[in-house]
Amino acid sequence: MEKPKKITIEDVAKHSGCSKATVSRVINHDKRVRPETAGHIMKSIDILGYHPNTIARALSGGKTFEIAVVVPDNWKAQPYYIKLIDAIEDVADSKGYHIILKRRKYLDSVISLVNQKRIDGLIIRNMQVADQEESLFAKMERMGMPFILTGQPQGDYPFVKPDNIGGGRDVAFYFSEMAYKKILYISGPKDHIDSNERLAGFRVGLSENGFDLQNLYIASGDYSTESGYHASKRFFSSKFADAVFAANDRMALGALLYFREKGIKVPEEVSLAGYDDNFFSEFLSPSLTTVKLPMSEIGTIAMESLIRMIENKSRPNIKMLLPSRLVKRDSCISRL
Amino acid sequence: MEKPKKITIEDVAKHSGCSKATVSRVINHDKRVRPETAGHIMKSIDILGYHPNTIARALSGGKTFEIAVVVPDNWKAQPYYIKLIDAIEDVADSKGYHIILKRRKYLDSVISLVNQKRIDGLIIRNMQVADQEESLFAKMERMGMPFILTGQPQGDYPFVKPDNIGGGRDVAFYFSEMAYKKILYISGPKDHIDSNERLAGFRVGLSENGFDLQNLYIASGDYSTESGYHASKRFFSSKFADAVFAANDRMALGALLYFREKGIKVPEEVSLAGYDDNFFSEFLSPSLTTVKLPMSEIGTIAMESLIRMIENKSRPNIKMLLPSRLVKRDSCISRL
DNA sequence: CTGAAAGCGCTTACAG
DNA sequence: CTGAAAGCGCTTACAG
Repeated sequence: MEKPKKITIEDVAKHSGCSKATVSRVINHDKRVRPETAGHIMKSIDILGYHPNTIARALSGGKTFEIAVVVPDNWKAQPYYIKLIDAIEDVADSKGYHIILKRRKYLDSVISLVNQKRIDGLIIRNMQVADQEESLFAKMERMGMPFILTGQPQGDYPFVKPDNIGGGRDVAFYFSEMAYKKILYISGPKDHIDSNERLAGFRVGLSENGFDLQNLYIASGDYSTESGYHASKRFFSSKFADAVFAANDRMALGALLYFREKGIKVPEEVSLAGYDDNFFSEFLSPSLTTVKLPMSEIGTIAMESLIRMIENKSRPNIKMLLPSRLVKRDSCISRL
Repeated sequence: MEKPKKITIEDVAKHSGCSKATVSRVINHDKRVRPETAGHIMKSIDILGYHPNTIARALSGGKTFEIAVVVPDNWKAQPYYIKLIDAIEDVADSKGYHIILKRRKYLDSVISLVNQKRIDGLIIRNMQVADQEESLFAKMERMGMPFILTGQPQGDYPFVKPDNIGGGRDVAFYFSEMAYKKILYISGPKDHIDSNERLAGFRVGLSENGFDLQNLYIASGDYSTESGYHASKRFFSSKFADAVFAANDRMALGALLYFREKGIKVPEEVSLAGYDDNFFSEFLSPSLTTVKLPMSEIGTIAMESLIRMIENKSRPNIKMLLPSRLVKRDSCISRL
């Protein structure tokens, strides 16, 4: 039932009466092979059921058809990375690529993959600028090995990421429609670009709708559930707002827990929105209005672009912001 | 800053005054090298900063240091697979292995990895016996390529999986303690071994506690949330139970939605438990009592065993059931 | 457009 | 215990 012997390029060469070199060219779609010859060889390949040995290919300087995907260490807390990976894999498989998965903490291992040219490219969720990453990117650039960031823009490297400004603006339009009068924004860590962009877009959107920004308050958190709880507590113990927008769903959950504890009714007294459409958000009571990140789209586009860079050896240097989508659930109610 | 030139086994051979063969033996911990020679070569390796090229190694018949991990197509619905993968990666990295991630739907691609000996081994969440998998396993067996199942036992192949019987039994003990009088079990698909094992363990545990099995009712579902909803509806429209145990959390959620709709109070009137400790379970209201699967432990043990099989070329043929853990939350209350 | 030959960096019988 | 040499299955200048 098994092929008794592994069939190699040598076999194809013999069968077709050509040289290994020509067979190799056909496999690699080299233009300078006479179409007839190519067709002939194709036939032999078909008949023999030949599949190029990718390891040999890699050793002699070719491609490995493997790419590495680096996710955050705590991706467990954001299972939407699964969507990213699934999308990447869908594209990868259709083009014959395989995915090596790595958490950020194993970046050393990624670096050794790069050094050994064990991968053809890399998709990485980069974080706040880190030296180790910067030097990796610089090295890859020098080696001509393509990579794409899905986290923050960094240097002049290509990236594909969610449009946080647009997402914040969408929430602002929705909040305006709901006619909220006083709004609290719970931010992420001070220097975190995602949170800042969301707020910037939110401000713009509110202004566009004639909202007086005097009535927008800011409380700072650090993305954790606890920080959302405490930010709410700090604010609501002295002031009031009829709507809260948290920079992520975990902090929104923290706020919700605070409101529950205090007997403040959501959404009747305070409406609440988060960001990320985290896994638990639709299961909360009330279910949480939030903004869904375009993870699948990011995965698809990142992988398609990466393959293009690998195969064309071109450097399109794409920089893309992909639109997020407002998901309206029960935690927001109109004040009209 | 970069090494100007890639340093190879040749360089080490020259530097140490030995042959490439001997260097190779040292790298591979071959016993028949004089310790002094080995030490000497080690030093050269250190000085030169030599790292064996794993691609060359693989081509000449050695190992690739890559293993494939196959997860279900819909692993997005069960993010605890992330824990499995993280655990596998932790072990893998410590031993210098890399993980190629694949969903079940791309099994063809896995097969080609096997055919090309692009991987040293495989960890797969196998499903109900499928022909394609069976033939893959048989082939790997013939090739002497190790693999470990984390789904169902199959043939005589090694596996590591959760102890569903023990988990079901734990729930029975807990339910007995809570003094429930009439219990509904919502099962998974008829032929699904996990659900059947959980029920078997549940029955045993109830009996051990003197519970009259006449008061245990069974409604069948198919693991989906909807089926949990409908199973509950069918049962409760004519009968009553003061506790429900669903074969997974998604069906428990379905039951909860039904109770909410009907105004039946959980846990006051009906207590509820699920299985899996799915991602949403702690966020439900009330939070769901359930059984947590030992995914990290499975990942760790599976990977450690796999590496042992790869490196010792031994076939320990491990078959392990790992204990699950009852997670008590708010959806169950004592009737005493 | 096509081929002969060298080379990618290892491992592994085969001798000794 | 150690080395010379062949070989793993490709790719890629170099010629023609």
